[in-house]
Amino acid sequence: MTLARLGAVAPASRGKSPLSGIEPDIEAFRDAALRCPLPPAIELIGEKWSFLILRGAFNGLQHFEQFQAGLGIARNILSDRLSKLVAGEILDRAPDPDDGRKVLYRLTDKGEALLPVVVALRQWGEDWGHGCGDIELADARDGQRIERVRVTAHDGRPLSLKDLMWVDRRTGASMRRHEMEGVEL
Amino acid sequence: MTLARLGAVAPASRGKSPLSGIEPDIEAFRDAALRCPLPPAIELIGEKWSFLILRGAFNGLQHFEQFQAGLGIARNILSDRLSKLVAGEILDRAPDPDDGRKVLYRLTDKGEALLPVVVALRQWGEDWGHGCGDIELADARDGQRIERVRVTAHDGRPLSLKDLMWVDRRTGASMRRHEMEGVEL
DNA sequence: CCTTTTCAGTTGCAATCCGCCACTGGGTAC
DNA sequence: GTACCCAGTGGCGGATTGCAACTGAAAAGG
Repeated sequence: MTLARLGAVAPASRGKSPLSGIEPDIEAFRDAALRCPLPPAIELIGEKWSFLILRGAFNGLQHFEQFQAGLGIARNILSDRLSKLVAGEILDRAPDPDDGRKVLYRLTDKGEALLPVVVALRQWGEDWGHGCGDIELADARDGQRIERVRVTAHDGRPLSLKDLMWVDRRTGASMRRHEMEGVEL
Repeated sequence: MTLARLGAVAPASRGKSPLSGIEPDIEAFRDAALRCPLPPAIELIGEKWSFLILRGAFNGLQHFEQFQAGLGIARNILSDRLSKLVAGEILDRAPDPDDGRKVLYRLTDKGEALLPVVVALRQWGEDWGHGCGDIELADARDGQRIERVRVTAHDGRPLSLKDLMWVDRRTGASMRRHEMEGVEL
């Protein structure tokens, strides 16, 4: 299935239940919510194998056979996921200039831009007892461990969930989390 | 299927093809790689609906019917995913004290710790043209837009993929990305 | 050359998973 | 005490996955 459905479903729930009797501002938020950037992103990399392929690419895997052997993924699935990642412009597909049989799959700029997501998830996994924690990412310049990936305010202050609100850039309207029930961004 | 297979597959590929003739240090990295924190994390939140449920929870959804109507997910799938998220200690399940029919699903600390992942992915989606960009996250204190989620060095310098390396905390051994081919972390 | 091997897929088939809809069973409202 | 709401469960058909065997083109070896 595709997440385009979300666009179809949400308006249906609009007039309903705990969400009616809602102020006009909230309607604007809801409209914007229908174009939330997350669902398309999840459509691309939210699938298990897509994300693992991505991780492989970040670790230097480039060829079909490398992904296949490294991840233990079925060849047809791998083929399908690579096509989707290429179509989504996360990977770039090109014949290997040194060997006409091989194909190079490399991260595009858009793909590399997912680095914070991958690193954040890795740190989370380490923090909460998944995996080993023996091997860590470090700054290539000085070999020091990298900083934690965090959500911060404009002045660098770390922010947690309760410190966040939504603002509409055009109208300036704002909204706190507890008012967001049923609105998806 | 389960990603436990990864643990089974990788050793099989150990003696094989472009990966043999490898130095002893690399073996240590490979061993550690088998306990990579990412696969278990992906097992929990890597599935499409799991991640969307998580986003819903971050936006304040709490009840079964809210998730169902808000996301347009099938009831049995929702039921299954909520159970898994609860089992993974990302959500907490408790009867609603105000209404015995309702059940409250709330983020645990472990669940809230995924905030950087969710925000990073959201920012990525905005950057690359998915979604609207009209509505943004802001600091509840001053209403200013939040900073970008980034990977940084210990001194706060932003790091990109090419600036990163791996270090083994016990041995101190290090390794660059291009040496990591076939090793998954 | 001609054979063998490597690489990147594709195809067919069985098993699993997903989505939809109807239903249950306990709790609340009237 | 009857109607309604909430959180699930069960069955079924269609889509997706995983596995294995196969193809076709390009290198490597002799």
